[in-house]
Amino acid sequence: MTADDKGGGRRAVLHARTRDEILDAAAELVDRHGVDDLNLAELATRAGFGNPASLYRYFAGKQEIVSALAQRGLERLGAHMQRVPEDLPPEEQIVEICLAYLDYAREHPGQRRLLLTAAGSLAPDFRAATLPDEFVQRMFRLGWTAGASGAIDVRDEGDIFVVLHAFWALAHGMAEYDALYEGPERELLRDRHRDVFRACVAGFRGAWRR
Amino acid sequence: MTADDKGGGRRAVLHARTRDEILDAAAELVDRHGVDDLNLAELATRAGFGNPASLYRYFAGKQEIVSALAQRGLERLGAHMQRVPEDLPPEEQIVEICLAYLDYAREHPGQRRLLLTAAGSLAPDFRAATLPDEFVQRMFRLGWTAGASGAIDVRDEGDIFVVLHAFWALAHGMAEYDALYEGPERELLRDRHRDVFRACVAGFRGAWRR
DNA sequence: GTCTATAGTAGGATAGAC
DNA sequence: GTCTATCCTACTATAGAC
Repeated sequence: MTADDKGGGRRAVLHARTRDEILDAAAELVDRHGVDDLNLAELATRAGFGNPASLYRYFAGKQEIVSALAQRGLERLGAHMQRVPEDLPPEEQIVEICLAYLDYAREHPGQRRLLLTAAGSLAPDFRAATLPDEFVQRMFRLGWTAGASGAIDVRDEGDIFVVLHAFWALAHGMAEYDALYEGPERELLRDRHRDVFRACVAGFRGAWRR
Repeated sequence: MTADDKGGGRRAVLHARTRDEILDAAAELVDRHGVDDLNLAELATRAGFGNPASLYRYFAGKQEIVSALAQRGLERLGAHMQRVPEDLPPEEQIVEICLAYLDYAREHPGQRRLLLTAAGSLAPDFRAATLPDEFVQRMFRLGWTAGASGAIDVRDEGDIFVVLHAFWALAHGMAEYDALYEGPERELLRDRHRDVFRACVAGFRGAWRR
């Protein structure tokens, strides 16, 4: 067993826990100032270290911290979406899943860009490949079932992905926009967002293609 | 007449032209590397100066350059939207106006965030106030006319703004997403985006609110 | 009004003592 | 495994000669 053992030794467990705490601190900072202003000195302080040097025992550098954060963000967003009840009508589930993204984005404002371009941080070659798993699977189940169209009017598999990507883009656009508002004004927005997503879902139910 | 005369003297004209050339160069750089990586040394070179110091004769600093750029970007986007023919059916005009934003964003990838948060650079207090004038006016004319609903089903003035903001957010989300693709893949996307916007417009025609 | 030179600042990363 | 100290790089901005 070596010091960087990942196999489950007590040392490795502690190491992993510290890594997690660092990421917790990083998430807070990113949520407040955005990922571009993430600063290792501040991060070290917030994570309980006296200086930035210690971070390098846990991560190779800033880039690796950001990647890990993106990864974790995607997972947590997925968990958030899983909490949408499965017994709602399919159309409403789609709406609520999109709203779940908005809610997550509100809690973690600095992560919006990170989530959208997470593929970029995780593997620069797969820029477009980052739809969260949970989003894809749930939407798939909901929107269409084995050829028969479900909550959305699709023609073939190509259509499915158009709609999937469209909703992800729409949700992101709404989230980005939502972030420009603050305070009570913003609370009013949530119901309106629901209306907007309902309209979009409705729009995809008729014959929406040429 | 002083040296910083804005009244139209020959000297002032030259000054204004140089300012414009600097902004042209800045736009190119921002389009390529994004606004965060805009760098005054590179800008000075590209604008034909031997060093960054000269820029300070024309702008107070980097922040002022970015603000001017955002301002100009909004104007040009407006001009872009004006080119959408007025004799299309209202629904299609809305769709094409949104696509005009996507096209503009493709030509000027670095300006997306600048446009969305332009108010932020122009006047930090008005974060949410930046719908481009042309977008608002055109959409207003199109979507509804003096109480009678037009291409969109609205109930009152509140609804109008919901829809207005929604389309702006949707367009931005699509643009941001669009930017993740490159090459031939991206060319396919444009027609799909049209379909998506058509679906959204259609969605806002029925009873889309509770 | 453009230049050279440089001040000032910030932040990522590393060496080496303990 | 955490610390002090420091290097290095990049960049905005200013001073002052020409």
